[in-house]
Amino acid sequence: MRTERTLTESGEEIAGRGKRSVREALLTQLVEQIVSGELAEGSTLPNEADLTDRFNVSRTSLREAMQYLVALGMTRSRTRAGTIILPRENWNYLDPLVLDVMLSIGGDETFYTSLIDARQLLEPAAAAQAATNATARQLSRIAQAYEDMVDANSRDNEEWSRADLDFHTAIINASGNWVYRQFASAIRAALLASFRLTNRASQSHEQALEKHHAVLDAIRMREPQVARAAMETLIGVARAEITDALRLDKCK
Amino acid sequence: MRTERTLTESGEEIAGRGKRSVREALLTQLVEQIVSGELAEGSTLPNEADLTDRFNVSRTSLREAMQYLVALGMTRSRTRAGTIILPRENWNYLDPLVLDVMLSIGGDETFYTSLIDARQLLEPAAAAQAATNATARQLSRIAQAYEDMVDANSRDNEEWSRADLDFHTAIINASGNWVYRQFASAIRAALLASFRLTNRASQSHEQALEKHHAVLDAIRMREPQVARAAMETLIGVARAEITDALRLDKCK
DNA sequence: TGTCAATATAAATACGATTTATTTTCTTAT
DNA sequence: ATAAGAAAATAAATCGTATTTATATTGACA
Repeated sequence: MRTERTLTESGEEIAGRGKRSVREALLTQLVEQIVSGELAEGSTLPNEADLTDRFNVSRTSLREAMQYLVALGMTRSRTRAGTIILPRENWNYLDPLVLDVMLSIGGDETFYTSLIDARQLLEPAAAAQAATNATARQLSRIAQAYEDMVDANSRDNEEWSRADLDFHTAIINASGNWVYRQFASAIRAALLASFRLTNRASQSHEQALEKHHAVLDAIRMREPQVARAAMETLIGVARAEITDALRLDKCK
Repeated sequence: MRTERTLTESGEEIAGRGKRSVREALLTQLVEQIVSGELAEGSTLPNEADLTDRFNVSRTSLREAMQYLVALGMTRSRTRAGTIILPRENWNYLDPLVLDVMLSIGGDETFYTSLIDARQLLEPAAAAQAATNATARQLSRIAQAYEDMVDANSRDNEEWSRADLDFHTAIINASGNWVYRQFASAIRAALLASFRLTNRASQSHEQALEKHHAVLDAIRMREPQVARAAMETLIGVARAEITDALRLDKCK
């Protein structure tokens, strides 16, 4: 077992032990190459023997990484025919690894607009259901996230972002709807995307706190329609920021 | 490599070659045991050596199945500590295998109501966006599905169901929103659930055709708000049927 | 159309390496 | 002397490699 950094034939680097497991590093590379189109939809991957040579990993590590890809809906394997890349419609885009790769590659405009459209649709509905369904424990989770945002105010962008994400995640969990909950990873992606596109944290902190507080209060008071409207306002600002940032991007 | 049916120590059967691969059969069993709670959230799985004995499979097959479970967000492995089952909030419930298991086990009431709530939220929005965004090819896909429903009318429930699912799937694809598209597997689950709970295909065919046609027309005519309203009506009927079926279920 | 060979994945087995959680021991403070 | 915290050692479990055999499937040929 190697202990130093490994370069494959094609110069692709599999991280050494200090950083990432062989399998994880390989998986990330494969996902990157698929998402970027380097390994094109519909195409057939080289066979296992070639891939083990190319990436300089054992057959087992390769096959385990491939199983993860199958679970992502990205590939399908058949004896004799080989392994093909499936169409994008099949992929589990909500998987955190896939979303991370999309973000690092930088999606096209429809990536971001799809995300904000979905947010505008789902999060108000989740807030309304949270106002109806949230348990006391879930409520205090939301409140804690809000307090963390207050604490982080103007001190720490990273802490602010984490608390912001916690707030939104706690609400979608409190909705009690398992389908909405699947969307949680997309919220994280949206917040990261916003940060990257605008080069700053979403919204001015004071205005943001006000809007977050309105959502929290409506949920606490068990007023679904007020919660819905408050969340629509909150996401509306996020939408405007993304739209502006994308417009600026276009002018470059 | 065995050629006959295999019984594990605990009587669990791994399908023979004629039916399912070792890995797939094992994976299905593991997912079933996790979803059913037999392998409880937060608990630690037996170690690899014990699991290979229990299921009577090789280490390779087990490890490949485990990677799929990791991708489903169901387990996490750590050296020395072992492999733990993660909380339900982590699971990729939208994976077709997971949904199939949920359906075969028969979810509780909130499973179905979450599904119909999400449908009521997402599909009208998708129809509206399809009315704006659909390409000619996507339009003809939707139309073809509708024609297939017409052809299947009163002849073939299985064909009708397939066409119904195609119709809804085609619309969500035509929305052009990659987030909405992730919910396609949930729509399939919803339609299957409806069939199972009501013991018949959703809706009377004539009424259903009328409502589907209204959706198709609105999309064709590029009228988003009409498409939205038509889809709301269609899903509203599906909701009423599920609600009735669940109420009947309660009286048993 | 049927048969067969070739291709590629699927599966099993054996062995060793590495990580990391848990336990034990040691040190320091009261 | 005892308790608490830190450091070191141990052990448990996963991770990774290598090799061989089995099986499924496709394409070529008669």
